[in-house]
This record gives sequence, C-alpha cells and structure tokens, in this order.
Amino acid sequence: MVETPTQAALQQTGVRLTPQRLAIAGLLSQTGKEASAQEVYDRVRRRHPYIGRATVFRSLDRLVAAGLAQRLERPGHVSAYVWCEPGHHHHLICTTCRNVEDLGEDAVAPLAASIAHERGFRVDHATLDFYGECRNCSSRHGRGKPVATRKRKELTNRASR
Amino acid sequence: MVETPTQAALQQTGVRLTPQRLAIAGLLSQTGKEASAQEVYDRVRRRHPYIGRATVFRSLDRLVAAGLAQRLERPGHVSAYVWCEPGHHHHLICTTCRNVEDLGEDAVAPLAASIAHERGFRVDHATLDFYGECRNCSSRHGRGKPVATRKRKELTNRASR
DNA sequence: TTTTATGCAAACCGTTTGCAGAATC
DNA sequence: GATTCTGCAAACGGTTTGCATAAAA
Repeated sequence: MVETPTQAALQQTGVRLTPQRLAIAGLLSQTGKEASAQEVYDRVRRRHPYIGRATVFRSLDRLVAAGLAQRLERPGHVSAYVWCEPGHHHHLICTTCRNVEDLGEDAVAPLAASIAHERGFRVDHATLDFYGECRNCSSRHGRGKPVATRKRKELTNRASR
Repeated sequence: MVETPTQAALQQTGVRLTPQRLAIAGLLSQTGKEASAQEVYDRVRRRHPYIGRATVFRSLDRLVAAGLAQRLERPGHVSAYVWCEPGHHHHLICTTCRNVEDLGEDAVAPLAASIAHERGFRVDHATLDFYGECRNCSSRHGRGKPVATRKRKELTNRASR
C-alpha cells in the first residue's frame, strides 16, 4: 500500500488510520470542493456502505482540529468542510461548480493593518470568503448569460484514489 | 408617543408596528452589539414576559429581510444578529465587549477587484469580519496584559429606551 | 493487550411551522 | 373588518453523545 501525502499528513496528527478516515480525507483533499457533512456521508457510503453519520462528523472534526480542513459556517445552519493548506484560511468559492481556491493570509494582512491603524482595533482573526464564479465556469458560457445549465458532473465524481 | 428613527425605518418596510417588534429592533439598534436569538429573547422578556421564541425569530427575520439587520453565522450553529446601516455588511467584532463596528463595502472592493483581475474569479459576494479587541477595551488594560478580567457589565445592560 | 474508533440509536438544541386567538391598520 | 402578528406547542434537521463492539497500534 502506497503512502499518500494525505495519509502522511493524517498520520502526523497522531490519529489512527482507519479506512473510513482515509476515505473522508481523500475525498476532501482530492475534490477541492466544499461539502457538507451529509454530502461527505453520501459519497463515502459508496465505498463504505455501513459507515455511520457520527463517524463522518467525528472524522471531519479531527481533520479540522488537525488544521487539515476548515469548517465554514454556511447560511442555513449547515456546516461545510474544505480541505485546506496550512495558513490558507480564506477562499474563493465558486457558486456554480463549488470549487474552492485558497487565498493566502497575505490578502487580508494589509487590510487588517490599516484597520488597526485607523480605528484602533486590534485584529486577532478574520474571516474572508469570496463567492462568485471561477474562471472555468465563466468561460463555459457567454458573458452575461444566466447560469441555467449548471453542470452536476463534478458533484457526482467518485473520489477514486 | 414619539417616533424614533428605528420606528420610522421599520414602518417603511411595511410591517406592523407591534410592541414586541419595536422592543427587539430598539434593542439591537441601541446596543450596537451582536446577539443570538436566545440572548435577544432573554432581554426582551424583561419588558415582554409573555413573548414567545417564535416571535423573536420571526421579528429578527423581518429585520434581516428589510436590510435593517444582518444575520451572522457564528461557530457552533448559532446565528447572531446585528443592527446594520444599509450597505455596511462587514464588521469589526470585539471579542471582549461584543461591540460591533460597521465596515463599509469599500474596504473589500479593491481586494475583490484585484482577485477578479489576477485569478479570473468574478466576485459576487464577500464575507469579511474581523475579530479582535476594540479601542475601548484595549485601553482598559495595559498593553500586552492578558485579558483575564473580562468585563460582563455591558452584557447585562438593560436596553432601556 | 491497551487504546482509540466505529456504528447504532437516542438525545440535543437552535430554529421553523401550524394554528387559534389577538392586535394592527 | 380584513389582514397580519402573536404565543403556544409540536415538528424539524443538523449535530452530538452514550455505549457495546470492533479495529488499530
């Protein structure tokens, strides 16, 4: 069995490498998309039909605690999870294909600095996420044309390793 | 009965001016702090002991729909509500006193523009909130001293009009 | 063999909804 | 008087937890 980078990263956090965890981590890290726990559950079940919801939530929590994933609070009281590189905690989220691009901390740093300077507010932490349409999706349809033919292809992809 | 700005703003949205709504709107607009529905409920109950939770949620929804308040998704699946000026949808949130300062849209605009330009990502909407310590709280204790003696005073204030 | 994780089911808790009566316009 | 709102209570749905069993180290 070959050790993947994801596996190695997981190993380093001290948790046990169960097939379920590996599947969940692999799923997130390879799709590059945000997904709710329910969506993760649905997809993992294709390979692990007997997995329970609790296991999915617990695994996701571990990933977040380890800094390998981030939990986004989406409107409607549903959390979304994204795989993320260390230090990249802001995102460009495509509302069409749900792809997530990382945005480095340096995007906010100057803004935070100017706020500290101008308003006397010491910034400890910032949330910054952009929602819109990624380059790929924009080029798939004419400029200004409404996004009616939304592709579901990516969403039904299996996370095959 | 004198007409307050809050009352006038509410009136303009076409909803009926019930005592409960006025109390909730007054509460939010005057504290300038974020509050969960439960916290709003607890405080409003001091003046309206028979108010129901549902009424609080429905009133808050109206305020948000009218653009007079904003709903923030806080960690832990709890929503927080903040009174907000039209067009000011980003915030500086003090984690000590929970005060919320508005941040104009122009704070993000240049950032959004550069992202659109550099990464081909069309930004439709952005979330941006800074968490930290406001000027008042910083000056209440020596620089660098850990925030151990966190004041609860503000939180137990009555929202008396 | 010790420790940690899993799966199941029930509990949790913030939020929403249905409905009869009450208040606003 | 027509319409909207309230309060109650029950339903909802995502998430968490307790526990006996199973798997990882």
